[in-house]
Amino acid sequence: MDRYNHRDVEKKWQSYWREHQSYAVSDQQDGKENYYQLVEFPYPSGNLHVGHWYAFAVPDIRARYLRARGKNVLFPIGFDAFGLPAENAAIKHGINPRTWTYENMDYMRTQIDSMGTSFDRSREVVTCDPEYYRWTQWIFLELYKNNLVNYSTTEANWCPKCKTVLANEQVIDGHCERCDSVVEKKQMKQWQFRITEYADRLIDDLDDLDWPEEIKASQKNWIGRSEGAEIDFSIVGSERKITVFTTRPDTLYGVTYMVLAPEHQLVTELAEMISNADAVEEYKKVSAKKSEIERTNNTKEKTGVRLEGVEAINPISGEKIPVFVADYVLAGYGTGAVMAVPAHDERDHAFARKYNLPIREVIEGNVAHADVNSGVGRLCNSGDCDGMDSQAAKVVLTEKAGGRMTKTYRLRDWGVSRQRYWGVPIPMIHCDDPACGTVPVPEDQLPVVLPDVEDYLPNDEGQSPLSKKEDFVKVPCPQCGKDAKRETDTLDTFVCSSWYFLRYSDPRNETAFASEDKIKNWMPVDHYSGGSEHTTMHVLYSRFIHKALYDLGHVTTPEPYRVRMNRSLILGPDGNKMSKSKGNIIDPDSIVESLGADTMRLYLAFIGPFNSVSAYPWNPESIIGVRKFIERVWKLGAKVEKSHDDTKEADKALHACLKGVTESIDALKCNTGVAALMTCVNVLEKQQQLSVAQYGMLAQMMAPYAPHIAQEMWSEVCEEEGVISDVTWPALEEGLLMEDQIELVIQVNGKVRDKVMVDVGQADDVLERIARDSEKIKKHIEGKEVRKVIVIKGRMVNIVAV
RNA sequence: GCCUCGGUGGCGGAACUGGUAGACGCGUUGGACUCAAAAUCCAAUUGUAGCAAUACAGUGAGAGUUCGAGUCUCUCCCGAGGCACCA
Repeated sequence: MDRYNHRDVEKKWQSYWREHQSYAVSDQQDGKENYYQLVEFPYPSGNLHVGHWYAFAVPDIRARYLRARGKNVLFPIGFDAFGLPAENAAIKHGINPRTWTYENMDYMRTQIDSMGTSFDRSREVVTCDPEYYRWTQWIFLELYKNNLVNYSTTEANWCPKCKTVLANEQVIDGHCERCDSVVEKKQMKQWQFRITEYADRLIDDLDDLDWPEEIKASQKNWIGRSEGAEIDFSIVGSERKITVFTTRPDTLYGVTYMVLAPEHQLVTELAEMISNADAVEEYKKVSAKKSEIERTNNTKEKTGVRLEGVEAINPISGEKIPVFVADYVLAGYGTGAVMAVPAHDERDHAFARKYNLPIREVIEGNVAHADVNSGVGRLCNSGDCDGMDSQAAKVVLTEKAGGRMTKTYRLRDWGVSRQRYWGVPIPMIHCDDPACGTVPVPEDQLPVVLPDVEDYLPNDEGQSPLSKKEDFVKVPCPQCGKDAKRETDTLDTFVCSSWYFLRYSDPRNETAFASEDKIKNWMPVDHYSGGSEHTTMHVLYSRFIHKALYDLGHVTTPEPYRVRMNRSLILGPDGNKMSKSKGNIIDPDSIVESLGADTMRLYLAFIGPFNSVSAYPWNPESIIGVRKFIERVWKLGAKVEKSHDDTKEADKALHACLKGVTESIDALKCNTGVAALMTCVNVLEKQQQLSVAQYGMLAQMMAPYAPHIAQEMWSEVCEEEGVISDVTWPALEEGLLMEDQIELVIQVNGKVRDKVMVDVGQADDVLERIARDSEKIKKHIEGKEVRKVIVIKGRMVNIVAV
């Protein structure tokens, strides 16, 4: 038999599968249960890297396996095709982003084919196709009509040199990624999705999901719910009040001053009362400047300025207390104002020491520390609440102070406006007539098609390049018919990827983003794997969109993903993350060329559990070992004899392997499945001959991992019919795994002292007799008193002797 | 600081509901084949001592529960990830 030629074999079967559309999935198949296995769709960067391979190949193993186990498996792929790199290429090299993107996708499709994945390519979705983004726009309008979209002035990252708005990921340590100038904040009118409306449900509904704790915890941290109270403090000589948020209303008696964030409205509103207005203005300026860089990585030195002439009243004690501005209080969190309790809060403590403010202990023995949420202890110096339990006091004192229990979140509303060209046009129209204002594009005018432009640079005000395209901007108002202007911002690409998994269920639907039938048929996703970097953004955003669609009756479940897991990471051979600058990139194409796609797949499966938090360094020697294994499997083909009867030893090895492979793929620990295959092959190699059935069974078990060689073994060596991944998975014959004899482990005081072969199924007292009769054991229990004997059926005897 | 997940040979990793720690692979060492090398095959490979049988130690550290702990409980150390002047 010839040396295994992966180049010919892989090409041959890839074109066979393509021509026969072997992996197209129908919505229903008789007697088969539907299963939806999802992987994150790639950005069409132009090249598939090892990370993509890992992300696609291992779930493909699972998809193929599940198909063989009789499931009707939806395993789709597409492209997350809008986004910055295309636009950067356009600006830098003058290439049309559309051309760039579509050419990249063409090339990446051939790369994906070279992996031997079983993706259903007929269901491909591409987010920059108008047929797709028409529905992205439709979803935007649905949210808008149902009061889930805001249009308001918010801060954007602004690079004064590039004159452009930057996404958060383009801001590196407060500097512009491209030109390194210091990034400023610019106030712009922008669109936001009201994800904060869903904050509680996004946390609480996690309880019902069977997800790894780590992912749930990340989402909860990101949302950052904090329970406490809002309390109003009146101001001496003013109608206005300072409202604070606190998690520790039980410490109200310990409030000795108050702090407003420099950006707080009251600082301006109380201007006429403030006698040191100049100093306050100066402080505001200084902190605004340092907000971007210093505030994040500064020392914890607290600064602030007292508002001279302003005094607040502690609602519980009636005491008059001073008010400060200080930038250790953030405008964007809570109410932007705090009641300071220096005795029980580290930051307030530091500030009070610096400015000589009174520190009054109100919780016994509970000194200032950051863990303000713990709140255990008893009250003191708190009037008639002395001795009260901290937890109980929270409710009592909040009520007494006229406050209300409330919750605050770290999560902000989701700003979806991007002042960019290569994205989904936001389907809104601005009419000058105040009676109209912002008007949604009527549904029958969707999609708002992204026009071609000549110039991809934003204008000097930082508006999208679309704003320069007059025939795009100018449009009659859908309400009054007068001249109006189109919105020129485009949508954050996370909006596009927040619903793509729904489109896979019904990808060519022209009357809805997907029909209710199809959604019901496939959703929720049974298994979703992806990168941990998407835990807080993409996964959270898509859960929100899905919940909103659920509330509006467009989808049938409140959650989109039954199981979500994060895949592990493949590092470069040097143990670092693969990167051009480190020169440690492994190019999958050249591995496919030299060792074959099957080798690559098997290697990635073998490297370690798919869903662990670990990162695995690429080992060039180890992958050659995997290739050798493939050669050995192929060589076994020479032992196949048509007339040969199945031998017991080979069958036993095959069924032990079947058990191992089955269990390992079920748990997505494909590494132990590969180990089982190797163990099996080690035994098969010792056989003189193998039957067709035996080699065929090996081919079937190889098929999820290494579909090409498996198909070749199946079709060419065994001369069997059909696509191997569709052939029913072999049934386990437990009987074959039964042994006549077992190795009985004999312990004395928990230490292994002897091992003897004994017939299976013997009674406990017989096993104990055998143990006591062992010469080695006798030596160990000689002269000792046997206190107890534990017999574990069919496994071991432990003699306790003192 | 808070939350989550981890820590097992030279390396990646196995070990089911507590029951032989180190499966499988890589690497290393020795051997066969060869004029030689590559490839292939065979054998060994947790450490210490011993020719060996074997003995002792051993899953980050320490305690505990148990006949028996990598696995369960507690305390601590280290690493990774998420959040963080968040009131």
